[in-house]
Amino acid sequence: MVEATNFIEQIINEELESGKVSAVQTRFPPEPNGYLHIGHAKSLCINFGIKEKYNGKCNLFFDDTNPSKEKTEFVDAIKEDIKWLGFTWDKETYASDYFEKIYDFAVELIKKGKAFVCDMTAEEISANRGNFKEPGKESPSRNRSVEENLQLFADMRAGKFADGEKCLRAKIDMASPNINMRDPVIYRILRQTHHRTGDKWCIYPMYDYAHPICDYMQGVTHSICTLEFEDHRPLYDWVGIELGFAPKPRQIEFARLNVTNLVMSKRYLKKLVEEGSVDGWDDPRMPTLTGLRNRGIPAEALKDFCQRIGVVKANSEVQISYLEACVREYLNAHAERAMGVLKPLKLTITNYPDGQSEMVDFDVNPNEEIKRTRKIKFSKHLYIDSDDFSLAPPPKYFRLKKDGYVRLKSAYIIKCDDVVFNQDGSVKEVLCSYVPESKSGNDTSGIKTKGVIQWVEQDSCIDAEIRQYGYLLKDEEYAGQDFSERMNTESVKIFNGKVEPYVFENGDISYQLMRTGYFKLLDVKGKKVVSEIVSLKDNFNK
RNA sequence: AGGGGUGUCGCCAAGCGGUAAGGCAACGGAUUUUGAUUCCGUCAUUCGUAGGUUCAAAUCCUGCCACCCCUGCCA
Repeated sequence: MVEATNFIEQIINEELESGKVSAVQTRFPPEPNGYLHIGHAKSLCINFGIKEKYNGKCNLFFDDTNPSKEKTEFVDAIKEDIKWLGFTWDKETYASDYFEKIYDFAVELIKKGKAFVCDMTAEEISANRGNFKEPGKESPSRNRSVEENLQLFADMRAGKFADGEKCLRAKIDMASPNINMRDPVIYRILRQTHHRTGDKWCIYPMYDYAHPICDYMQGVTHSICTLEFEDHRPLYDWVGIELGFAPKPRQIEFARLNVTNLVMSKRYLKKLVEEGSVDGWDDPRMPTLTGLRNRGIPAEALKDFCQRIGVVKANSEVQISYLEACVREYLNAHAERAMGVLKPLKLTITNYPDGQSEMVDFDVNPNEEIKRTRKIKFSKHLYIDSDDFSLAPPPKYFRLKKDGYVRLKSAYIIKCDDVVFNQDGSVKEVLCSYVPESKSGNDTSGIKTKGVIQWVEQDSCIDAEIRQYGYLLKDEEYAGQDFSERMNTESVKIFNGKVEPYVFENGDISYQLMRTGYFKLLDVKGKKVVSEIVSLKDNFNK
């Protein structure tokens, strides 16, 4: 018996103990009508987490019962995202695999007198459903004979009726306080080409009816979904009971993930993509899995985050800083380090010989157990970041200032002797002298510096376009119309920086630009384009 | 208004009748060739609220309050 870490596992443990279930099976059930986002990551972790923990199974189940919204493009993207997260599903299944079976079960319900073909229009059904206060009215079609229902349902399938002209309804209870039980529609007529079954069908089952059947057919023991389906559970159970499912899958609901600052609504994300406010579903500003991946967030960090936030039924909103902390923690341990400057400032070491250069040792990642170092070129002509030099240093400024000493990371200690100005009075270049006996790892100078700054060598460094991506901000403007405009203008800052010519092992691996933040290499085409993912803790601006 | 849920530190979240875990954030302090990391310390006499049961309640009972979800031929 494994130890439960959340209430779902607790339920599973109890059922295992009582012998109610012997093997555990879950499923991840996206509708292929968009890309997966960080909220799905939570569901993925829960469902696949249970599979792994209980040595069970977890299918990837595409809930494709509404062909008007679904596309193959989305099923492919969804599969890619799940693979990226590192989960492997047992079977790839589709609701559409079971359309024939689902139809047969509907016939069975009709024969049991538990379903009927209704003549009312969608508007009429809605008008007769009643409301929270009043019960609904029964459809005039409700007491049709089994034979007539059977014939009519067959006619529906045969395409003898127009879209919406008839539908199949479960015969439950129009007076139920649970509106989902007021004779819900379980089949509608819809002439839409389905991404998998084409035009084979002109009737499609509704989610509430199809889902319990698909779960059962696949051998799912625990059907995990979000809180808004709690009210649907009686219907889920009704289908299982009327159809005699044994063992009947159990639906368990949990609270969906909310993250401060992240817009999670699928329809809104879709709108942003369609109107071109972002570059696509994989734009780094998007909270989609592919967007987060492009931002540079490692799959492992995302899974760690989902693990750490827990699984409960209470609605909550997790601060984005929690996600960032998980990312920082992972990257601090795994990311390769590189130096780079956002706003390059020329630095010349006046007492270093012209035309000479040397290689200095640089830690790939100071935190790894088996330390790797690499060589970095050092010469008379360098760039540092403008922010690492100050003409009017505030108190406790540790970095470079006139007549001050500072260490160039992994190289020498330097002293600023002079400053060259532009016409407009801005700093053009700083002139320094280095302390030859202060070489990193072999320092006999006896000079202690509080500040250590990064640098790049002028000849070898390459131009890098560095983009700092913001998040899709969720605030009062979220619902407004100015949103897309702001997306384009304020949510990404571009720096024409310079980075050392280090080629990372894998473009998918995020790395850290010293002090500036954790970045991900996006592209190498003469220029390195890196995107910011999370900034480093930055205490020196306080 | 009827039904279904949920309320434990700024944010997540353990706890399941025996006297409030942990993480994030924050704040001190030490180390540091990334002002990062690491380290060490501080951070709920109180569990939405009011009563009740009990030797003992965040945990059981009752009332109240707050928030979320439900009136698609969407999922």
